[in-house]
Amino acid sequence: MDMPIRARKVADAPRPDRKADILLAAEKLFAQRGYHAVTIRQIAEEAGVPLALVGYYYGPKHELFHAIFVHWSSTIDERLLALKKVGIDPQDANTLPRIIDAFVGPVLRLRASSEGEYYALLVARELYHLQDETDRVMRTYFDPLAMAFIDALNLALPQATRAQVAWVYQFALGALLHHISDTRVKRLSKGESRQGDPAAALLLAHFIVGGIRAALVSGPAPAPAPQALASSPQTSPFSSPLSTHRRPHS
Amino acid sequence: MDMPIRARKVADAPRPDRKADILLAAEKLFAQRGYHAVTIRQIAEEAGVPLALVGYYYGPKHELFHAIFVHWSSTIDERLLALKKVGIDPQDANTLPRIIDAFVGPVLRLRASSEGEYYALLVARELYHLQDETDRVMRTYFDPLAMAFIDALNLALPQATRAQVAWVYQFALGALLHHISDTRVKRLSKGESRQGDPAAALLLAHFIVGGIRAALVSGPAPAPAPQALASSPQTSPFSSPLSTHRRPHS
DNA sequence: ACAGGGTTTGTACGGATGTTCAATTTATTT
DNA sequence: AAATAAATTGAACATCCGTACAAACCCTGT
Repeated sequence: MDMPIRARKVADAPRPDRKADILLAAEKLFAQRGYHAVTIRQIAEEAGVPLALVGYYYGPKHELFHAIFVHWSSTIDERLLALKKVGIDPQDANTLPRIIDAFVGPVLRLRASSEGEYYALLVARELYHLQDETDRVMRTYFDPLAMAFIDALNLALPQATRAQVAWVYQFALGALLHHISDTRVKRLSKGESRQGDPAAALLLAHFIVGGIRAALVSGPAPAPAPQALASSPQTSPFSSPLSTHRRPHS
Repeated sequence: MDMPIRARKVADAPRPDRKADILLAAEKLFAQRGYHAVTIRQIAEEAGVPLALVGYYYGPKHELFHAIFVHWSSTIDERLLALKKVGIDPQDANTLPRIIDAFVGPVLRLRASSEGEYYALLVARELYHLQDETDRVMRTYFDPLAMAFIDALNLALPQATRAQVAWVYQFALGALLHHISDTRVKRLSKGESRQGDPAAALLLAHFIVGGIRAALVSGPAPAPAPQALASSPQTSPFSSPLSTHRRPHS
C-alpha cells in the first residue's frame, strides 16, 4: 500500500522506447488524416507521451514527417533489388508480369502486414499530391524507384517510347495507390468484397499487365495533336441569395 | 486630381461578383493544397476580398467547401446522362470502350478546360482519401456515380461478379485520378512528355479497357483464400542518438 | 430626400497551433 | 559517491486559426 511508485525491482521492466512510440503514432495519424490535419499534441497523446517529448526527439513537425521515411528507407532498396532480379527479355512473355509483380507485390504485402500497414497508407496518400513540405521528401525517396521501373519497362517494351511508358507507369501507380487506400470497395460492391481480400492483388496485377499491353501495342504515338476541348456551356447553378434577414448562407 | 475616388461614370463598371470570386479562389487553393492546408485568410487574399466577406457569403469553412460541389453538381448529372446513352450489349465488343469513354472523357475535358481545371483537381485530390469533413460531401456526390458505372460494367460483363467489377472500377478510377493530378510524368519521362498531352487520354482509355478485359476474363474469383503475408524481418534502421550536447535531433 | 435591405469592412475574441525553455528525474560514467 | 549526460516534464511564448459583430457603405425603390 505504501509501496513506492517507482518500484522497478520485480521483472525489471525495460524503459519503454518512447522515441519509437512517437514515430509509430505519427505514422498512424499522418496516414489516416494527412499531414496538415494532424497536430503534434494528437501525436503525443496517441503515443502516450507529453507534448514536449515529440519536439525533443524530432524537432520541427516536418522533420518528424521526414523521419518516417528514413525509418522505412530500406524497403525501397528492397524493391529496387527485387526489380534487378527480374531478368528482362523482350522476347519472353513473362517479363512484363514479373516486373509488375515486383511492382505491386512488396507494396501489398507491406500494406497487409501489421508493421507496415500505416506506412503503406501514408505513402499512398502523400505520393499522390506533391505540393508543399511533403514534396521534397517524396521526391527524394520515390523518384529513383519510379525511374528504375520505367527503365525496366522501357527495356521490356522496346516498341514503346519513354513518354508512353512513363504514362502507363503513372496509370499503374494510380491503380495501385488507390487500391491501397481504398475504403469504398465494400460499399460499392454492396458488401460482396472484403477490403483486404488477397484475390484483389491478383486482379490488380492482371489489370496492370493487360492495361499496359493494350495501351502500348498499336497505341497512339504522343504526336502534337490539336487540342480539341469542347467546353460545355455549363450554366452555373448558383443559389441566388433569398431575401431573408441577415446572412446569405444557410 | 481631386477626382472623387468612387467615380463610376465612364464605362460604368458593373459591381464585380465577389461571391463567385471567393468560390473560385477556394476551388483553386483547396485543389492545390488540400482542405486543411488552406486558411480562410488565404482564400480571401486570393479572391481579393476582405476576410469577413468569406464568412458572410459561405459561413463556416466546411460549407464553403461544400458549396464548390453544389456549384458543379450539374457535371455529375451530365456524366450520368452520358452513361445512360451508351447502349449496353454484352455481345458488342464496343460496349466496354464506350462505357470507359463516358468514364474518362468528360473528366479529362473538364481538366483541360480553364473553368473546370481546379475543380477536377480538387475532386481527384479529395475523392482519394475519405476521412473527415470532406467525406460526407464526397460520398453524397460521387457514390451514385460510381454505382451507376459499376452497374453498367456489370451488365456489360456478365461473367464477372459484382465484387470483381467493383475492384476493377476502383483500379480504373485510381488510374484516372492519378493522371489528373499528375505532376511527375514530365520529369519521369525525362522531358519527353508534356503534362496535358491529349495523346495520354487515348492511352489511358486503352489502358483501362485492356486492363478490365485482362482482369475479368479467366480472372481469379474472390474466394476466401488463406492470407499468406510474408512479413519481411525489416530491421529498423533507427538513427541511434549520438551523444552531443543538447537535443537528439539534427 | 428618404428609408431599407443587401453588401462591405475593420476589428476583436477565444481557442488551438508549433515551438521553446528551465527545471526535475533517471541513467551512465568517473 | 560524485559528477556528468540523457530523458522527461509542465508551463509558457508568440502566432495564427475560424468565427462573430457592429458600424459603414452602396444601391434601389418610393
